[in-house]
Amino acid sequence: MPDLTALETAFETAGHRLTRPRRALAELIEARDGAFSAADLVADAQGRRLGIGRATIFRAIELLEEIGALERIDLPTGEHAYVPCGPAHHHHVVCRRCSRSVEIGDLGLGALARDIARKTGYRIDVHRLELFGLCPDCQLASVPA
Amino acid sequence: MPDLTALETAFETAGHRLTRPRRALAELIEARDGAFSAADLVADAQGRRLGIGRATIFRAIELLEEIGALERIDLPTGEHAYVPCGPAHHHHVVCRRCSRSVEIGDLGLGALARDIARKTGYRIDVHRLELFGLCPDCQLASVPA
DNA sequence: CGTCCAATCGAGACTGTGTATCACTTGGTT
DNA sequence: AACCAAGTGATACACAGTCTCGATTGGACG
Ligand SMILES: [Zn+2]
Ligand SMILES: [Zn+2]
Ligand SMILES: [Zn+2]
Ligand SMILES: [Zn+2]
Repeated sequence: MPDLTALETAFETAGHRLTRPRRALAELIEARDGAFSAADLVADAQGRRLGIGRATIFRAIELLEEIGALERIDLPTGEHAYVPCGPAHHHHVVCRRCSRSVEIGDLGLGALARDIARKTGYRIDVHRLELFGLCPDCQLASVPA
Repeated sequence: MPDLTALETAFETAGHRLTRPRRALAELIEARDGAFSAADLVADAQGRRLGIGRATIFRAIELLEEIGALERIDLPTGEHAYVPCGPAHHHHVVCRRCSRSVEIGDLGLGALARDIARKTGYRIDVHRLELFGLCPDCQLASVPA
């Protein structure tokens, strides 16, 4: 099975079938190169007349999220978006204009979380850091002066 | 106008009318003492037969969020919750069992965001840190041994 | 290769969240 | 007390996401 993309491989190594709809969705996601919403994917699929059902798209997203190949981001608007990513703990910086995102490592956040746990008395299980702004390209595009 | 609660005062000082439904909702929110969903509030209001319309509840939440008296939290499940809070920049630690939340200050996050901006080249406008775990009370309740 | 069946799919109904509309009510000012 | 812009409630609507079920298929096995 040569030429498997990262997401296609993710399906396989997690023990799930590599079906035609999943392959197509993996391609669509990878072609996007950034954060996307479920609606984006549905539109992409319809646009290419791939005959993929809406439910299948939501199921694929859910599965990729469980596998750890996709992570949900909550945009400042309240909408949900998803971004492809590796399994290690990390966070994302997302461009609010083109949706391209960069992963960042822990950068001391683990220590910060422990500090917060100590100060508040809470036992902290999950933390989430999301950053939004303009990527280098979009900065140039929006400040042409 | 004596005995105004924090949220009631927030409506007034932001230049909005202090109506009967808003007063009632302010009370319901303050009685909850923690993060709550819109559905929670709707249920509370219906339970007390206050005759407050669903739309009014969503409008009040939206308004309080604009004012800065309420902040949206995105739970790990993907649901939206809201937590009462002051206007200064801060973040929240939310108990995943009882929903009580504690505000925490910047704690070096501003510096971390600047560091990330420098490393990634992104211009960062918004950052969001949310922490979830068990509050001291719920730790005791769940580890009785 | 052909068989087989659990995993998966597509269609469509359904639930839940949040918004828009619009005629009616009311807080707060004069 | 009178006024009216701000606010409200009922309802219709738009959209996200889930569930069900009969039909399809990946890939294991012989
Ligand atoms: Zn960009
Ligand atoms: Zn982290
Ligand atoms: Zn608790
Ligand atoms: Zn901060």
